[in-house]
Amino acid sequence: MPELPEVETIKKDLNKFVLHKTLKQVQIFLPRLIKSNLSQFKKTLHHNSFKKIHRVGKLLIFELNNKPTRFLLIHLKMTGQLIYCSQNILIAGGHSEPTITNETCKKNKYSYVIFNFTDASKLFFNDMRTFGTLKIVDSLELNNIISKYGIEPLQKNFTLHKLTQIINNHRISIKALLLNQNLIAGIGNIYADEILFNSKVMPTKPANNLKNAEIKKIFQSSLFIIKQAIKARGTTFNNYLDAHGKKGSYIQQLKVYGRNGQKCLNCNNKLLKIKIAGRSTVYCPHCQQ
DNA sequence: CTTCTTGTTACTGA
DNA sequence: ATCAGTAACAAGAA
Repeated sequence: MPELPEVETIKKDLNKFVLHKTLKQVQIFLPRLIKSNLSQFKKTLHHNSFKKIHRVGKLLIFELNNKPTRFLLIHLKMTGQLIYCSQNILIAGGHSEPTITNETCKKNKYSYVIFNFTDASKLFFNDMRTFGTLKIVDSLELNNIISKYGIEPLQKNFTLHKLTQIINNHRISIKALLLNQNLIAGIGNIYADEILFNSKVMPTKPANNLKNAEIKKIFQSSLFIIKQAIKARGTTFNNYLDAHGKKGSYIQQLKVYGRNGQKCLNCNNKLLKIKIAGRSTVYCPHCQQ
């Protein structure tokens, strides 16, 4: 479940590896994942390269090196992975060392798109559940898409004032609000639960009933949890892998997500699970009021 | 076999 | 028109 910290980790890594590498061939094994015209998609990428990779919410934006500028948009949805594999390295002097084989660094049954670069390195798009999407857009369409996203934790527009406005203007539960990408971009089910536990706020509480002190705590917790998660290179609960094919370690710091029925790490009471906005929600009935 | 998992969207009903 | 809640999508785990 790649959320903001996971997508941010992938973005930062790929910006180190794949910029300005010429694409030799893009192999597509499941065309329905491509949400723009398939031949246009291939044609635009052929001999092209990535100038810079950006992120908005959970969406990855690969700025391409062509005129007029176009963008490859990749959404990982639930089980999408982007794994970069450099070519085998031949050691100077004529003898080649055995290459360290990374299990994740080869095509598997879920490798539905493979970006092959001219230097023999590859970028794999793997997706077990095939919910992920790839498309190419121009800057007009990109702006259209970006404009629908809400404010972003870690960006300048994420202020206590702005968050208070949003929270006061909605009657939905605070959990549903945190999950709504049109209001706040990048938070998914894992971090919504973790942020609300850290804030000591009951997830079912209607947003517009929250007191200023609670809103302030949610503001601070959002920044704290997301920064910590990025430091840990994300949470690998099931499928998430970073661009090296490695797991994120934030699972060790999870306080509530996935801990239904276990003891609250703060008060030893049993954590409960309910459903909000169709999503499982784990919380501590004692700590979160 | 059933139930559960989640990001996003389309749909439903108030 | 607005808003909120939910089914659906896919495919695997338990």
